[in-house]
Formats: sequence, structure tokens, C-alpha cells
Amino acid sequence: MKVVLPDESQLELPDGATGLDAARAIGPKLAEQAVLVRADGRVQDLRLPLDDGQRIQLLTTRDKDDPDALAVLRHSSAHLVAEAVRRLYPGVKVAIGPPIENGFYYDFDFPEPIREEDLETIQAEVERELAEGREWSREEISRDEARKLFAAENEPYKIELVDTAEGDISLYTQGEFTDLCRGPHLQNSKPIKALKLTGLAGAYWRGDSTKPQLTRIYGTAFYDQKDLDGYLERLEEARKRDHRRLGNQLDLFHFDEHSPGSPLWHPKGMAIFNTLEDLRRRENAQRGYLEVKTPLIYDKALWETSGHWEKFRESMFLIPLEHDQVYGIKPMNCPGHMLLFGSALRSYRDLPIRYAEAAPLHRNELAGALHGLTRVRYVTQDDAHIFCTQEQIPAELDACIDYLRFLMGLFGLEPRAEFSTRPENKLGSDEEWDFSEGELQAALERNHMEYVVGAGEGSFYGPKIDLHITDVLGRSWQLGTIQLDRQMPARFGLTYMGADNAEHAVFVIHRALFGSFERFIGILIEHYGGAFPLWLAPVQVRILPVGEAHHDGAQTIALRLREAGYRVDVGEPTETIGKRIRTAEMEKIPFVVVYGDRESEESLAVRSRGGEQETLSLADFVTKLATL
RNA sequence: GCCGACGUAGCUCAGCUGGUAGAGCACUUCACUCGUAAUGAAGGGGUCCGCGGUUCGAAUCCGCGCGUCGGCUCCA
Repeated sequence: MKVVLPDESQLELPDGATGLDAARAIGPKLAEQAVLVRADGRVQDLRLPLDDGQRIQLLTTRDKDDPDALAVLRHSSAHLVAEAVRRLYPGVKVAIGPPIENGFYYDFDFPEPIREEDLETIQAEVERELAEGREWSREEISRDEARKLFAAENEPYKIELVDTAEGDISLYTQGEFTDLCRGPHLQNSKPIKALKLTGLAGAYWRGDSTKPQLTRIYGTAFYDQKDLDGYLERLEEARKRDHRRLGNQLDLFHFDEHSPGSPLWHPKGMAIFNTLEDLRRRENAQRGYLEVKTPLIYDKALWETSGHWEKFRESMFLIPLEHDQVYGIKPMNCPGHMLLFGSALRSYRDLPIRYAEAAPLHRNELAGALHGLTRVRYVTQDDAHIFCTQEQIPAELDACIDYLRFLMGLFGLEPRAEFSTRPENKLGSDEEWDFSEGELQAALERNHMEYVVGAGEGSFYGPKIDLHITDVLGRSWQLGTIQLDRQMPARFGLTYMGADNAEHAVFVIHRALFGSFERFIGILIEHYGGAFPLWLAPVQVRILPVGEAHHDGAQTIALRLREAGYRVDVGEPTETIGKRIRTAEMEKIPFVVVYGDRESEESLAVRSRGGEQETLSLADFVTKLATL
């Protein structure tokens, strides 16, 4: 048979030849360094046979940055960790250990809980294995044999995996450890030049909180020690951009233990918050939204009608009152907007009605889920509910997507779109979901939105178009969302009178484009590393009088700039000018104006963030600010 | 909520195996009146997260609670 190499040349091989055979046929050095073969674009273990006519690409230790090459290295590293753990902790049961972005993990069921300091012991054992060297061998066996093998090894998790695995069952063995594994794996452990265990965490078996909790050991590995060092440095750099750290440094917000998950916004953070709110209000008005305000608390009956009592109660703050009454603090605005819509007879001529409200919402998020501004209990969504006819759905969805793109474009953010379909705890029939999902998907296609499908990720009342973004530490967060809902208006008995003088069901599009101001600001802080563009910066210009004598002049300049609509403060001369400039730089203020004997309104010394200086008249400076 | 770690001055952190708390920055005062990333000196500031326990003695050891961090689950 023949295979095609990346340079288009053909390589003649005996039938049944493997990737490794192909490498040997090309050269011994290549065979030694090979870690993986890509056959017709799919990664494959070197030990597996190739097919006639396949285009193959051999990946070697020199492809040290290739994601597939790294994945195989890390997958094999995970197996080394499992071998080490089995040797060190007799009675431990192994579960699963895949490569992940930036590393790998392996889940174990330990007879006794282990602690973080145990990682050092395990790390040492893995290093011993690496020094000794390990070779991987692969074999395929029947399902029954696999069950027997793992029964004999007392590995119940492996047996469960055998039972649910698709396709042939393959085993990989290195040293004293044989694992059920699809592969691929390295030939041997020589390419693993750097391996570091990075963390310990609980993780439910199969990601199911009703199943036993296992102990997950995280690690990472590289083909080159330098790459590990670089990775750790990048983590450290990312940590500096963490919005929680910058929020404190830049005096934007803080959290207090008396209200976990609820930020206390400092004046500077509030300046950003308000800027976004102003943007929202202005743009909503342009786009035909109607601003409303609805109650923060409602009685239980309202939540029963909306379905929240059944589906969302655990995340709600409840207020017990006398006579067995219970009020719930709203976690969403939708029920209030339903009441608004239902407060009058609606004609088809009134639709669509777009109610907008950025009210504080409270969700009693699990304590362990809280995370700076990105996961809070006090959340402010830039919420709106569009009540429309079935025919109006496509145009309204298009308008939402356009709005979304406009907003994200302002920040240069490029979120990933996810189309989230019916969840397990859905309200409504499959037919209704078919329709709603169809509308959303069509809108995505029509607007050329690239998206992935999040099966079962939808809200309980409807499918969603979600926008996700990754924070500085690689964690994914949902920002905006557009959801199509026919359940809630139906539960509230909402209808409109059609041209046919008959009542029709009304549809609701729930949409939040920033998602929540809290999370969005958190993401913005990291996105800009705290160096906000002029229009978002809490302090846009700082005036620094050189000495006491320049106080009045500096105040006058500040006043003029404020009149022009900018956020300006004055750094009085209690410190040297050099110190005050340094402070302003650390606060990442976009412009600093030094005002001394040499300056006047006709000639200001303007320093841009970063150190660039120029001399401008006040009028020219205002003009310059306006263009940014 | 679950697993693991952590909680010392406003902030960042030091404080070995228990002997009664420290640095830098910030703050206050004084001197300096200053030109584009740190002037100098002095001073104030801590229920060592909370509650219990062990001990002659607890920031330090143990238990419980609260909070934070890394994950899991859940979610904007």
C-alpha cells in the first residue's frame, strides 16, 4: 500500500503497516522522535495500522507546540501519575485521566483523603518513573476480558467505563500500570521533559453531583522545560490582570463578608458602571425599547405562575412573612414584565413591545460558585423582554443580534456564540421547543453567526443564543443571551388581539446583551488590564499643579474640562511632581496635565498614559479628547 | 452545596518546631516648593477572621462556624 506524505511524495509500505512503520521507513531518527501520526487529519496512535492512500503526517518531539502533540504527551503523563498514585496509595481506585487545555488530570478514589502536600510525594514518584523511563504498549481485548481484568484489579470505575465505552476496547500498559484507554500515547516517556502537578480538587464521578466525589489531581507537561517555565510565567502575568486584583488596586469595588457575592462599588467602579448604563439607556431608546421599573419582591404565587418556584426556588432569596406568606426577591425581571404586558388588552398594532429594565437581581448562588464580579449574588442585567407575534420573531431576533454586535464591537470583544437547546428540566412540549429552537438557529444562520451547539444548556423556559468569553485565567463565562420563550407568557395567560379579532399567543424574547454589568465589567477590567479607554476610564484626566501657586490655575483647567463633560480630578502638591505622575500612571489614568509656571490655558503640558508628552492649548486638548 | 488550601495593619506579605507581633507601600506630622514613574525624617495604626478547646502560656496545636482562593456541580 501507499501513503502520501506532507510534501506530496508517496511512501510504499507493506499492507498493515503502522504509523511507526512509516516513520521507520523514512528514517531511524524520525522513528525515535515520533509521538503521533495524523492520518487524513485525524490523530492516531503510532502503533495502529494505516490505510492505503491515506495522507499522513508524523508528529515528533519537535512539534512541541502542536496541540495534538501536547495532548498525547499530557495524556501519557496522566498515566504516569496514575501509576505513581497506585504504587504510593494501595487500595486507591483509578477513574479517568484525560488531557485538557494546558495540561491533564487524573481522577482517583482514595481510601483516605489526600492533602495538597501529598502532591510533592506523588511528584517525586513520577520523577522517579521518568528517570527510570517507561514504554507504553497497546493491546486490544474483548469487553468480557476487560471486565474480568478490572474486576481482578478491583477497579469498579474502569468496569463502568468498559460497559459504556464505544468501539473496541484497548489497553495501554506502562511499567506496573495497565489502563483502559483509547489512546493515543507516546512510545515511551523520553519526550516528557517537564511535568508538574499543579493542583488538587474534588470532582464528581462523570461530572454528576449525585455520584461519588473523586479526588482530581491536575498537572501539566511539556516537551521542553523552557515551555513549562514560560507557561508558569504566563500564569503569573495573567494573575496580574485578574479583575479581583485590579479592582482592589484601582479602587473600583470590594466585597465584604457580611454580604458574600455582592460587590460594594467604589466611586471609581461606579463611574464605569454608570458609563455602561448610560450607553445602555441611550442605545435602548434609539432601538425602540421602553424603560420600565418593576418590584424587587413578589409573593410566592407569582413565582408559582412563572415557574420559578418549581425550577429556580433553590437559587432565590425568600422572605417569610406573617400568615404563612412568603415573598421572593426577584432573580429575574421577566415575571414583572409579564404583569406589565398583561395589565392591558394588547392589539397586534401594539406589538412588538420591548420592555427594558436594569434592575438589581438577587440569586442565592452556591457559596462555592462565587467568583469576584463574574459570579455574584447581586446581579444587574441589562435586561429586556420583547413581546411579539410569531411573525415578528425573525426580525426581532435579527435586531437583537445586530445590537449585540454593535455593543461588542465597541470593546473589540470577540465572544463565542453558543446555541443552547432544551434542558432536562424544561417547561413545555417537544413540539414547542422544536419551533423555538428552529427560530433561534435560523436567526444564527441568517446572520452568519458562527456557533457551537450546547445540547441541553437552554433555560427551563426556552432555548438560548449565548455569548461566551474566556477570562484571563482561561475560564469561560457567559455574557449576553437571547432567549425565545413561549412558556412564560402562556403561563401568565398573555395574548393579543389579532387583525382577525381573535386572541393569539404572544411570544417573548428575553435578552441581556452585556449579560450583567457586574460580569461584563469584570471581563472589561481583564480585557484592558485596567487601562480603560478614555470613555470608560473612571478618572479621565488628572491635573497636577506643580506647586501651591498653581492651585487656582489647575482648578480652573479642571473645571473647564468638567464642563466639557469629562471626569477630572486634581492631584494637589502634597508630594513631588514625580511621585504624583507615578501614582497617576499606576492608576492608569489616560491623561495627566502638569500645570506650572510654564503652562497656561494656551499651552498645557499633556502627558498620555505611558509617558508620551505634548503641548496643547486647552481648546485643542478638548478637541483631542473628543476624537478618542 | 461538595473536595482541597488559605485567613496576621487600609494593601502586599514575613513571623522555624507554642513564650505574648514585624517589613514595604499607604496614612498623619514636620522639613523640602518641587517639571513628567518613588524627597527625607518622625509618628500613628493590629479583638493575628469568629467562637470554643488543649496548655502555665495559642497568631502558632485541635474542633466548629464564617469568608476567600483552586476545582466540581450549578449559572448572567
